[in-house]
Amino acid sequence: MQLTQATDYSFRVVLYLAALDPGAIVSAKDISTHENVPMRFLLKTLRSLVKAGILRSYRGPDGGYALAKQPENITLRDVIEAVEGPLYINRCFIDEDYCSKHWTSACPVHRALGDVQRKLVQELDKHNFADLLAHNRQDQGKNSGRLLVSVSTG
Amino acid sequence: MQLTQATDYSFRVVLYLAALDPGAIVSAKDISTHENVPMRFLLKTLRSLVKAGILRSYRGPDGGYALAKQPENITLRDVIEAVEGPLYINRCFIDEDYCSKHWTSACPVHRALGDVQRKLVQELDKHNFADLLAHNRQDQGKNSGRLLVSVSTG
DNA sequence: CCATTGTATACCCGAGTGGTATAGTTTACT
DNA sequence: AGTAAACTATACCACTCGGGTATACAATGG
Repeated sequence: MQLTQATDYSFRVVLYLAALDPGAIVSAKDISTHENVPMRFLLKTLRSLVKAGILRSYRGPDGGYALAKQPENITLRDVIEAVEGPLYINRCFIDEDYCSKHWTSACPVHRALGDVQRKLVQELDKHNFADLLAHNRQDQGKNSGRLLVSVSTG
Repeated sequence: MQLTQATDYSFRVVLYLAALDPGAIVSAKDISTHENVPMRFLLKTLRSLVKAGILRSYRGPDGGYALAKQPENITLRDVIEAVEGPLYINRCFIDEDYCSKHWTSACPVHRALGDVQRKLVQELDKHNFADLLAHNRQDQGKNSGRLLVSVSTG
């Protein structure tokens, strides 16, 4: 019941890109040093984000990555599902055959968990990266005014 | 971001016990065959539930397990945390040092995830096993009247 | 004292997470 | 064209953890 490290990295990466000028292209190396993510691992993770349509990649010299959407159109859920696949809190939602009894519809636990999952997804959908940035900027004003472009999730 | 199989088993076990007469003692073997859970694995899992105060165990002949609380005082969250430990959707909630940047409080992702987690826990707390049983009984009335004591989560 | 239960500890296997290596392919620039 | 700077694809490795098993032990009732 925990997000993977790759997902956590991805949050940082998207937030980092969202804080830059719209459409800005940044190399993987740049992101790696800036966000403290191992280069090779980052590359692998970035591909998931590209495949999911969250980032665009540009090859060749001066290539790199940029957001493929507006920050307000990228939610926490989008990033999670891009990296980890569709969100299911219990196996019986993925594979009906998983349960040895096959009483999916009649099972009260299944129903309750479905309820919980729906709420969870709703909640994750509420948070987009424009909002996250806005919160960040608020803090800067309140605290120091120092540029907190490089943001961690910890 | 998924519950373990042990947790899923535990849901079934608690629901099974909750459906019996209050205080009824059932042997692990009985539970194992009834709920289709490998004996040895079940025993290990049951210990977690005992340690968490959800079940009581009785040794010796005619020993076994019984609920240690009323079903309405056992929630989905209780069972999850009994088996998997405290519920944290991201590592930075467990270990502040996990994040390479140590900006926990200033991090907007951390804040947003904290928000989500709070809602998730709230939601899990809403579902107790008395309610789950009630739903189950409703279905029986509607469908067949057949006794659905042995319930799966799938 | 013995059979029937649960308890404790330790081990095993496979899958998945986290990370690395290597050999490409695309593109801009000269 | 050629070359260097980027991303891409594939495969590999170490380690952890989930799922499950084995063995020896402790408590309890008859």
